[in-house]
Amino acid sequence: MIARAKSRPAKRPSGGSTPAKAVPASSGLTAHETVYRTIRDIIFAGGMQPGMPVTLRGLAETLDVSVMPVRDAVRRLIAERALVMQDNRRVLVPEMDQDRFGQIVFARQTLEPELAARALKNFQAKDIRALEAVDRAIDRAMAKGDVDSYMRGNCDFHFMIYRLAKQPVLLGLVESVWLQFAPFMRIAYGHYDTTTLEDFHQAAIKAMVKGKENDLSSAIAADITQGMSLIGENVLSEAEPGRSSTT
Amino acid sequence: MIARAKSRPAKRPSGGSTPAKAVPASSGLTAHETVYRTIRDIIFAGGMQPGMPVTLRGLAETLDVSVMPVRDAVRRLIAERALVMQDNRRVLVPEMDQDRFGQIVFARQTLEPELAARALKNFQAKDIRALEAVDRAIDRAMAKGDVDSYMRGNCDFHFMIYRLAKQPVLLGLVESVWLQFAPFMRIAYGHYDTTTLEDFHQAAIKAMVKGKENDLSSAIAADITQGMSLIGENVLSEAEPGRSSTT
DNA sequence: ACGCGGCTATTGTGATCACAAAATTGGCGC
DNA sequence: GCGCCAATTTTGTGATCACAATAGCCGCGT
Repeated sequence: MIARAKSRPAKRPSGGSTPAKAVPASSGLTAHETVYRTIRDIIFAGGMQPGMPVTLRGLAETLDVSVMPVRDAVRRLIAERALVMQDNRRVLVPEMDQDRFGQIVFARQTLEPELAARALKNFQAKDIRALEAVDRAIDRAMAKGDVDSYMRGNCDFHFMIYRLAKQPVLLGLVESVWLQFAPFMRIAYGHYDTTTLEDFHQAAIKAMVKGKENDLSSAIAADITQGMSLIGENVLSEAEPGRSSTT
Repeated sequence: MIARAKSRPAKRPSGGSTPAKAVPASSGLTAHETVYRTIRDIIFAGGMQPGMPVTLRGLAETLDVSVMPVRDAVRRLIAERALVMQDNRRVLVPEMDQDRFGQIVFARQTLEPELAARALKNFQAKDIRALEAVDRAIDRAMAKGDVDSYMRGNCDFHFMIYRLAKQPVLLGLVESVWLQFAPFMRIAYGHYDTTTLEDFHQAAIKAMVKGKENDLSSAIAADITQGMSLIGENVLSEAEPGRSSTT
C-alpha cells in the first residue's frame, strides 16, 4: 500500500537546500535514479496493481524525498510505458487488455530469443554458474510457493542472459516491454500453481553449455510462450468484463 | 544549429509565476509536451549532429521557455534513447557505431513489417489517398534534392501506416528506434543522391490496395533494407575512424 | 614556451513556492 | 432521501533559487 499525502504536519527546519532526503544516502547515485529503481523494482515485484493511481506527493512521502526526484522518475517510467498518464493528468498503472497483451507477446517472442542468441558467444563459465544458481533459487521459490522470489529470480535469469549480449538498443526495448507486463505476471502467478510449470531454464542452460544457438533461442521462446499463456489465461479472462471489485 | 547558452543578458520582468513562455501558446498542451515534440521534430529532421552537446539552459534560451519543461522533455528523450547522458551528466546526441546500427536494423526489420501487416485490415480509401499524397510529396522532394522534406515525408509515410495498426506498444518501440537512427539518416541522405533509390513505397501502396499482407510486409522490409544500407555505407565508414572534422 | 594549479562560469540536480485544473466533499434545495 | 452546485482539497505543472561538480580559462612558475 502506498501512503497518501498527509497534511504537511511539520515544516522543514529552514536550511536552504537539502531539507529532506533519505533514499539517496544508500548510494552515490542521484536521488532521481534511486527513486526510479525503487519504483521499477516495485513494479517488477508486482507491487503495483493495474489501475492503481500514483501520485507524486504520495510517492515522495512514502520514499521520504521531495517531489522533484519522484517527478523525474515517474516521467521516465511513463516514457518507458511502465506507467500511463491519462487526460486527467492522472498517473496510474496501465490496465491490460487483449490487444496490448498480443503486442507484448509478439515483441517478446521476436526480441528475446534473438537477444539470447546474440549473448551466446559472450558466455563464460562463471556466467553459467551464476545462471544455475539463479535457477536453483527459482526452484526453491517454486517449492515454497514464494511468488515474489520466483518472479525476481525469473527476471534475473532472463536479464542476466540478455545483458551478456551487450546489445543496449535491444535490451532497452525488452526492458520497456517487461515493465509493461510485469504487474500482470504477479497477478497470474499469484493465482496459479507455478510448481506445475515445465522448466525451460534448464534447457536454456544446456544449450548455452553446448553452444547451440538454435536450442537456446527455442528454449527462451518456449519459456516465454509458457509464461505468457499463463498470464493470458489468468489475467485477461477475469479482467475483461471490467472492474468486478469483489471486495 | 542550436544556440549555446548566453550570458543572461536580460532578466525576466519580475512576475511571480509565469514570467517566460512562448512555445506553449501555440497549442493547449503542456509546455513540456510542446518542447518535447519540438526537440523530437528537430531530431527527426536531422537537426542534431551526433556528439553535439545539449544543455538545458541552452535549449530553454532557444525555445524561450524556462528550464523546467526542457528538463522534462530532455529526460523523456533520454528515456527513449534519443539522447544519452554520460557519466559527466552531460547530455548529448549519441554517436553511432557498428553494434548499435546492427541492433537498430534488426529491430526495424523485425517490428515494422509486422506493424504494417497488422495495419492492413484498418486501411480505408482515404488512408490510401493520404499515403499517395505523401509519396508524391516525397517524389517532389527527391526531384528537388530537398533532403529535409524527403526525410519528413519518409517518416510520415511509415508512421502513417504504423499508426493505423493501432498497436501502441509496438508503435512505441518503433518510435524509440527511429529516434535513435534519425540523426544519421540525415547525414547519409545529405551525402547521397536519393534520386537513384528504388521506390518501394509504391509497391507498399499497391499491396495495401490489393490487401496482400505478405507483399506489404515485403515492401516495407525492402524499403528498410535499402534505407539502412544507405545509412550504413555513408555513416559508419566515415564515422568509424573518429572525429575527422574536415572544417 | 609549455605545463600546471587555481579561479570562474556553466551545468545538472534538487527544493520550494505558486498556480490552474480536477477531484472530492459538503451542504443546500427539492 | 437524493441529486446538484459551491467550496475545499489535492494534483500535476512550471518557475525560481541554491548548490555541488565539472569544464574551461587565465596566469604563474620553471
